[in-house]
Parts: sequence; C-alpha cells; structure tokens
Amino acid sequence: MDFLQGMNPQQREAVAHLEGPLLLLAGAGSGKTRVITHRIAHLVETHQVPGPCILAVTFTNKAADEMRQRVHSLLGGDRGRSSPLVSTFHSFCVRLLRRDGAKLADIRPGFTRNFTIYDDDDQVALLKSIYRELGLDDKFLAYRAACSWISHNKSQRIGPQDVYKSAQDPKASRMAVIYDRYEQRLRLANSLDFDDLLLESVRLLRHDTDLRAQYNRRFEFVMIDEYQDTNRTQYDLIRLLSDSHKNIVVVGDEDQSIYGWRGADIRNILDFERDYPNAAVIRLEQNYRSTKNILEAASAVVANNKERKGKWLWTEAGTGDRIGIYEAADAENEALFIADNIDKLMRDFPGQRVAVLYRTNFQSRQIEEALRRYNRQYIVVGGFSFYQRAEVKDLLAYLKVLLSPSDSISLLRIINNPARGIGKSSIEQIEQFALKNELSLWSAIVRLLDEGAFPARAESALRAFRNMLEDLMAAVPKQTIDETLRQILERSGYQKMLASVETPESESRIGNLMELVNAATEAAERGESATEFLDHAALVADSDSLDEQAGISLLTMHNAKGLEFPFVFIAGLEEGLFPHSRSLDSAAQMEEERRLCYVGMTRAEKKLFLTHAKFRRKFFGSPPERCIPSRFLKEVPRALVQSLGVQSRNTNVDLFSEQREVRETVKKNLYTGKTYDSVENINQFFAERGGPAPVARPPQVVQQPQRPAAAAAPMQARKKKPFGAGSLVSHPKYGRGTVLRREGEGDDAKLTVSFPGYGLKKLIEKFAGIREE
DNA sequence: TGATTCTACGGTCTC
DNA sequence: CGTAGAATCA
Repeated sequence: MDFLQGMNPQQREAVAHLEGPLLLLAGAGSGKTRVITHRIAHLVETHQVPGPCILAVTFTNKAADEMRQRVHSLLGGDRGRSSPLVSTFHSFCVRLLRRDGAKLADIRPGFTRNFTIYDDDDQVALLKSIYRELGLDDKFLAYRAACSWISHNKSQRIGPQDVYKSAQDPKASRMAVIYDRYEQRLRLANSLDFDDLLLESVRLLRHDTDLRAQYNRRFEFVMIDEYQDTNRTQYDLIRLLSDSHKNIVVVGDEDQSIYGWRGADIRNILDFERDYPNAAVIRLEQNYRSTKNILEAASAVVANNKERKGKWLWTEAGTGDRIGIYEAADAENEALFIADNIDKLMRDFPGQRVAVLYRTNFQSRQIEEALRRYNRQYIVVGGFSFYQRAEVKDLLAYLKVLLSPSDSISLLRIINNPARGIGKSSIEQIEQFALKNELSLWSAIVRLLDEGAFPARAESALRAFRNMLEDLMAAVPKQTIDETLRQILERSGYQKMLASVETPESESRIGNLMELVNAATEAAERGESATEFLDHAALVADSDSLDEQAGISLLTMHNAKGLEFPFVFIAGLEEGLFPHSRSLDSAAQMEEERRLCYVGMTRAEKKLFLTHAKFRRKFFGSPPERCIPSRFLKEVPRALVQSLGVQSRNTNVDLFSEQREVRETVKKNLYTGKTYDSVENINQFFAERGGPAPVARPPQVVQQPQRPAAAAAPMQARKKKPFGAGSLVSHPKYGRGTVLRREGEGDDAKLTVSFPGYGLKKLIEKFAGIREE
C-alpha cells in the first residue's frame, strides 16, 4: 500500500520524512492524526523499520488508543508483526520506572519500583496532613492552590530551597517549608505524584547513562503529538530520548496551546527551530473540517494574539452558514435556547452529533436541565469520573496499602473506614510518633503496638487492624486481583457497612464496587498484575471515557481538544466567565483564553453558535449579575455573524418548577443523565482497553452475596434465572439496561437495573414489563 | 468514639 | 447549591 496516496504536498512531505528533526505545524483540522499514523505505517512498510523501534507519545489515553487502532488497520491488521509503542507521557514514564527504575534509588533514597502514584486527591490529603503538622489551616492557602503552586515549581525545577532562599516574606518561607515537607513525605511513602512520574524519569535517564543509551537504541524514531502542550520536564524527556539519533518529529499548533496553567511552555514549540538548528519545518494549513465561515471567524479571533508564528488556514469547503450569535436574558434562557435549537437540529439532521462547549464545568447544570425538558439524551464529559468516587478510591486505597504499606496517605484513608474504633486521638498519636522517628504510619503502628504504647481500647482495635492487613497482604501473591478485592471488601467490613444501610446511595455504591471487581476480573484475565491495575486506575482521565457516538455531548473546551462535531454551541461568552476572570489582568493568560476560544470554534464542521447571557448568577441564591459580552464576540467579523435576536417570550417557561423536579430525580438517583459513568460505559471502557479489537460483551456483574461465606464463591455460579444480575433487559420506557442486582424470589423479585441515560432504577419484576434483550 | 447536625464559605481548565 | 470542618449528642 502506498501511504503517500491521497495526501496534499505538505502532508506527503511529512509522511515521507525519514531522519532528523522535524517540526510539523498542523493547524486545526488539517489531517494531523492521519499524517502521524501514515508516517508510522510508511516507516514500517517502506523503510522496513521494526515496529517496536517507533515511539509515539500523545497526551491522552484516548488519543493513544485511537492512534494505535489506526496504525494497526493501516498495517493490514498483521498481528504477527510487533507494533509501535503508542503511549501517553505519563504511562510511558510509569512503565519506564517500573521496569527499569531500580537505579533511581541511587539518587532518590528509599525508592523502589514498587512505588505508588498519588493523584490530586491524595496530594490534597497529604497537604492536609502537613498543614496539621505545621499547625496551619486552609485559610493560609487553599489546599488546591498550594497543590498547583507546588506542581508549578516542581515542573520548573524550582526546589524548596530555591523558594526558601528567594523568599521575601514570612508567607513565602512558610510555603517553602510546606513544599519541603511535601517532598519528604512523598519520599517516605515511596510515592510519586504526577509531576514526579515525569521528573524522576528525566533524572533517571540522566543518571543512568547505560539505560539512556539502551532507550535511544530501542526507540530510533520518536514522535510527539500536541507538542504545544508539553512542559519543561516533558521537553527534557524528549531530548533525552532522542539524544543520539535526533530522529524526532514534533507535531503541534501554537494556536491550540491551552495548558499553560498546567505548566505547558509555549516556548517549546516557538523555539524548536533554535533548539534543533537543522530542523525541517512543514506547515499544514489546509483545513478539511470546517466551513469557510467558521474557519475565518476562528482565525480572525486568534489573529488578535501576539505570541504566535502566524498562519492562515484555508479550505476548499463552501462558505456555509454564518456564525449564529444569541444574546439571552439570563442563563436559564441561554440553556433553553441551546436545547431548543439542538432539538430542531436533531430532527432536521438525524444522526448528526452536537456538542455544547463551555468554559467551566458548573455551566453544564443548566444546560442539562434544559435538555431534559426536551427529553434529549446527552453525555456530560468530565466532572466526576468513576475512579473519583469515594467508595472506589477507598477500595483502591486498601489495595495500595497491601502492595505498598508505606503509602501513608492511603493508610490514613482506610484506617478507620469503616469505623473500627481507631479515633482521632489514636491517629494523632501514630502520626506524631511517625513524624518523630521518620517512619511511615504503618511502621509506626507496628512499633507502637510492639511497645504496648496504646490505651487498651485503641490497642485492641489497632491489633485487629494490623492482623487484618497482614492476613490480606499474605494472601495477595496467591490470588488474582479480583479475589483480593473481594477479600478486602469482606474482611474490612466495608461491604457489610454498605449493606447495612438500605439507601439508594449505598446500593449504587455497592454497584460501583462490584463494577470495580469486575474490571479487576477482566484485568486479571488479560494477565495484568495488581500494580498495573492500579496504574491504570491512576492514569485514566475523564475524557478517555468519551463516547463519540453520543448524539449530544456536553464538555469543557479543554476536553474538546482533538474532537470535531457537525454542530457546536459555545455558551457563556461573557467577560469574567470566558475569558475567565482570573485571566483578565495578564496578557499572556488572555492570549491563552483566546486560543481556547479558537480551539472551541474550530471544533465545528457545519454550524457554530455562540451564546451569552445578559444576567447570570454566580451561584444559587446570589443575585443575578449584569454581564458584559465577551471581547471574543466582537473579534468575530460582523459580516460572518448572523444575529439570532432575542427569541420570543414563549420559550420563557417556568424553569423553576422544572429545576425542582430534576433535582428530586437527581437526589433519588445518582446517575440521572450521567451516562458517561453508567455501568455500560465503564464496561465498554475496560473492554476497549483490553486489546485492539473491542468486544461488546454483556457486563458481568457479581451478585451481592447473601452471606459473607458466599463472597468467595466463583462468579460463574450465577443464577440461570431470567433477569439475574448481568442480564440485558429492555424496558418500555427506559430502553435497554443491565440488571445489577436481584433481590427476592419469583414474580416479587426486586431488580436494580442500570439504564443508560436514566440511571439506576429499582423495579418489581412482575410490574415492570421488562423483557429480555 | 461515632453519628448527626450546624455553620461558614466558596468556585477555571486537568495529565 | 455543595462541601468541609466544628459542634453536639448518644
């Protein structure tokens, strides 16, 4: 197959590029992914480069999955040939450190390849603990703010000492102390945060020259996607990986750099030519996605930025509709306008996807409510993901502790959860002792118990806790992951705790936990270790679970990067919201907001709507505030605008009663409308991660055991009865769903069923009128 | 000690 | 409105 066929001249040149550095400036919708995948296939087929010698790095798992699939199908699905490594930065680094990280112990005392990963919740928990230690509270500096401050310093290579030395006031030096403690505690717990994964990989490759040489030999060709969003650490990593051969292709678009707040350094792309003097540069400027009007409008907006290389995308597509701009009286009306137009669009263009984009997640709420009015199903991308749910994190924390007892933050999370008589004072005692002796909490508990230092009640509680953990630890090597998880649920009393309260909430929690066990079963079947399972849980992002087949998607503009939709609405174009208030006083941040606007606008293929409200309330109860239309609206050339005047009053319905009704449903039912974390999606998600050919198979949901003794019973001992847990059913009103749980016998049986788009429903079998799917 | 209620306060984007 | 931490009661 000729991989150069059907390409325009610039694309062809990029695909054919063989050796040496290349900067590929690929505008929005210019066929970037196609070029990358074709280049990989071209290297393999035409130049006989062995697959494993090629490394392609992307930013999200989703992008990596997609790329892997596309390369695979380009290469004719030849399974015999080993494929290139397509990975995210973070998973690449985890892999590096787990496999070849032993030598890192030389420069990071206490490090073992058994390390645990701290996500942002863990980071916050750690900071809380440090605040407590230093006698501070979050009025000093909000935990999250402290978190991002530390992260920022870390990725810039500014250590606690540097901060301390340059501190001008007591607050700054105190922050240096917090930062210092934070780093120490991470080391003590043998844990790495997200920044560390990258940083320590860089340090390892610098330190271990043999390893570096080995990786240079192994990955002869390196490609980096979304290069404009790399930070300094990632930049260093890239350099180290392409150190000896310089066969490095970076693909990016400075106009789409939207992660500056996360440390992305736009200079990486602007300075590439300086850093690699002989770099070839190719520009892809033909857009294949949007109409001429959309493209011109977006280009006109971003042209107001100063810090850019400057390019002008063109298209052969037709002019298309003008950009619809709508001014709503308030946010409710804005949401209704959007829902109403979506409703019309979906009737006029069945099967076409629509996206509603916004700056901040909280904006989704009103749009959701309006869409429900129209009985339209939608998917919210982002927000709370499966792995962020408290019960899921709890169970994973148990697993983390079993694998790495020095992980004190996870230990803290589970030590009295469920309540087992280890109270505040005992925990304080343990923490103090650990602090004084530079021990992990686990070692502190063991030591204190051996010394008999606890009061009698605490002593017995802690002894029981220790015994339980030790038993579980001993069993881990002999079990599969799912067995371990089941053991934890049983022995810790967690399952009992949830089962003892019969609220819909605890029901759904049990459902989530069973789902996690399920995922573990599948991971075990794929031969994954418990550590790999945890790594996966730590590194998945919300946007990874995005279902592109969904008719209506609600998502932030950040989440929308790399996606395209025939119809796009961007809501809330108001000064202070978009551009966001925190960006108003910095020119650089304002430019990033504008790039974000550009990213949002260029997602649209056929028709783009921009909406804003005259009044909006900041949060519930506060009075609506007058809003100034966003400056970005004025930057769209008037000739391209179609003003969608104030819609007649008849859409002015009573949203308040509507909201109340919706809120009631939400209360009863955790899942309403949030199909992204329905059982089906989660299952599909895991199925897809299994291999190149996703198989849609019915979820295997473990039935809630009647007695603890049944907990260890194998899954295949499922009831043969119709509508048992795991069977697919269809309901006259809710459509297809999956039975999660069955209680009782015969016709009186109560079923808990998860319906995508409607959530968990409890039904009596004989009344429900459900049938087998 | 643990469960429940009360109160104060606050919010960008997220690998 | 949510949430976190304090206060209160069993």
